[in-house]
Amino acid sequence: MSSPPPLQSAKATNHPLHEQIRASIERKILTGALKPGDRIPFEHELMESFDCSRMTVSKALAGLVSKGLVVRRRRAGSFVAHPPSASTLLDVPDIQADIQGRGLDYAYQLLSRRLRAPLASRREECELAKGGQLLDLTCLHVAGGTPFAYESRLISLETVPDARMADFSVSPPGTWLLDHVPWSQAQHRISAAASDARLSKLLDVSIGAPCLVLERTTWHGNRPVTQVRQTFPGERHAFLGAFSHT
Amino acid sequence: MSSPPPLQSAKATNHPLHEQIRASIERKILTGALKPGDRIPFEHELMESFDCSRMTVSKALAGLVSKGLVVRRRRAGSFVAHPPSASTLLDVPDIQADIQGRGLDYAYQLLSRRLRAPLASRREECELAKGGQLLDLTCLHVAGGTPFAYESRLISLETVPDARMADFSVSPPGTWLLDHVPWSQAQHRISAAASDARLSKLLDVSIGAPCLVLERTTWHGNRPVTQVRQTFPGERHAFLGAFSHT
DNA sequence: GAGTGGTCTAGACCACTTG
DNA sequence: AAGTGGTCTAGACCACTCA
Repeated sequence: MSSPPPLQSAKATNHPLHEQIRASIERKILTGALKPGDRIPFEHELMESFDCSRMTVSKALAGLVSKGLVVRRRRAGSFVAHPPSASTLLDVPDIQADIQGRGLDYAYQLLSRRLRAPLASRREECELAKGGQLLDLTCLHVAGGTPFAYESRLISLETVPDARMADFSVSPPGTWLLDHVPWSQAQHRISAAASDARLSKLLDVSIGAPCLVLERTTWHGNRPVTQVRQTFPGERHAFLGAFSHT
Repeated sequence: MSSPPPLQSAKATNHPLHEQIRASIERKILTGALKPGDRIPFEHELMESFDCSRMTVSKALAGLVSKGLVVRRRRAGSFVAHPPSASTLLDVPDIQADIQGRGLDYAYQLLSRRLRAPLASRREECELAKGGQLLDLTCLHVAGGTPFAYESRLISLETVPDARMADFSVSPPGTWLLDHVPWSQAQHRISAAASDARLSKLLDVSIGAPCLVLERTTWHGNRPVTQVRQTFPGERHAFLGAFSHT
C-alpha cells in the first residue's frame, strides 16, 4: 500500500521550495561559484538533492531562464548563460560590439594607464577599491575613423586581480571585463555636459558642444568591479531603447 | 473504464498550450479589451475554456504576472495590473510624479495647444495620426520654482479621441495619458543638444548650454498614441537606472 | 466559512539533440 | 538510441482573504 500523501514534510522556512532551489543556484551564479558556460545539475539530480518532484525543479530553473541567468538545451543540459554582449539602454553596452554591429570599423586607443590607490577624498573610489588598488585607464573609441567616445575608467583590482596583467593597449577594458567577469549588476546615470578644451580635441567637436555622459558602476555579486564615465558627442550619438511595460 | 491518456488532443499549432492561453489573455490586455483592474476569468473557468489542467492555466497566468501585466490575489481572483506610475529609465516616466516624489513643488504651464493635421512631409506625424488629426501641445514643467523640462507633444486623436476634450491647462498631458490609456509600449531615444535662444529663455539657461533630449513614441497595442520630446537642462538633470542582467 | 490562488506530486508522452 | 528538457495531467493540501 502506498503511504498517504507525503504531507510536504519539513517545510523549514516559509519560502516555497522552488524559490529556495532557485535562490540556491542563483547564489552560486552571482558569487561566481558557477561561471558562464558551467553546467547546472540535471533535473533528476536536483530532484534527489532537494527531494522533490521534477515539476518543482523545473519551476525553479524556469525562473532562472526568465531572468536570463540560465540557458537550457534538450539532451545537453542546463548551463549558466553568458552575459549578453548586445547593447541596449538597459544592458551594459560593449562599445566595440556596438560599433561593429553597425558595420563600422572599430579602432581603439589607450590614452593612459596608471596603477594607483584610491583618493581618500573620493568616497566612491574608496568603496570601489575595497582596500586594494585601482587601475585607472583612459581611452578613446573610434568608429569608422570618427571619434566615438572618450572613456575614463577605474577597475577594482581587489575584485578583478587579473586586470593588472591584462593588455589594454589592444582590446578595450570594457570588452575584456565582459569576457572575464561572470555576471554583473549596474547602476547607470545619463546626463549632458558641455565639451571642454581637452575633450573637444579628442572628440573633434567644438568647445562647449553638448555631449552625452554615461556614468556606470558595475558590481559582481556585491563586490564593486568598475566605474566608467563615457562621453559621446551629443549630436552624433543617442541611446535607444524599446520598452514595454514588462 | 477511463480512456487512455488524453493524448493532447488537437494540438493545432506547435505552440505549447500554456503559451496560447497566455497569448490569448495578453492580446485582450494589449488591445484594451481588458482594462486595468478588470478581472481575469478564474483558473477553473480557464480550465474549462481551454480544456486543460489547472497547472497549465497557472503557468500561463504566471507568465503574465512576471511580465507585470497581471496581479493575482488569493480569494479575490486575478486582475489586469495597473501600469506602473513610477519613473525609471525603463518606464514611461511621469514628470509630475517624479518631481513630487523628490519632495519638490510641481508647477506646470501649458504654452500652446493646437488641433492640426499631420504635416505630409513628416512621415512620423502621418503614422501617428493614422488618418485622423493631431493634438499639438507644448508645455513647461517646473520643479521647486526652477524650470525642469520643456515638452513638445503630439497626441493621436484617432487613437485617443478623449484627449480632444481633456483640459491640459491644469494637469500635464503625460499624466493624463498614463491615467487614460490602459497599456503601452514605448521607444525611447536619449541624446544631447545645445540650447537655442527660445529654449534658453524658457529653461533659464545660457544659450548653447548642453541639454538632455528625451524623445519617446508610445503605442497602445499596435496603435500609436503619442510622440513627445522633452528637453532638460543637462547639468540639472540626469536619467538614472539600476540594472541587473535580468 | 468558503473559495481563491500557491504549491506540490508522481506519474506520462513528446521533441529534440547528440552525451 | 538514449537521455535530456518541455509539456501536461489529475489529483492533493495549504494559506490567505474576503464576502
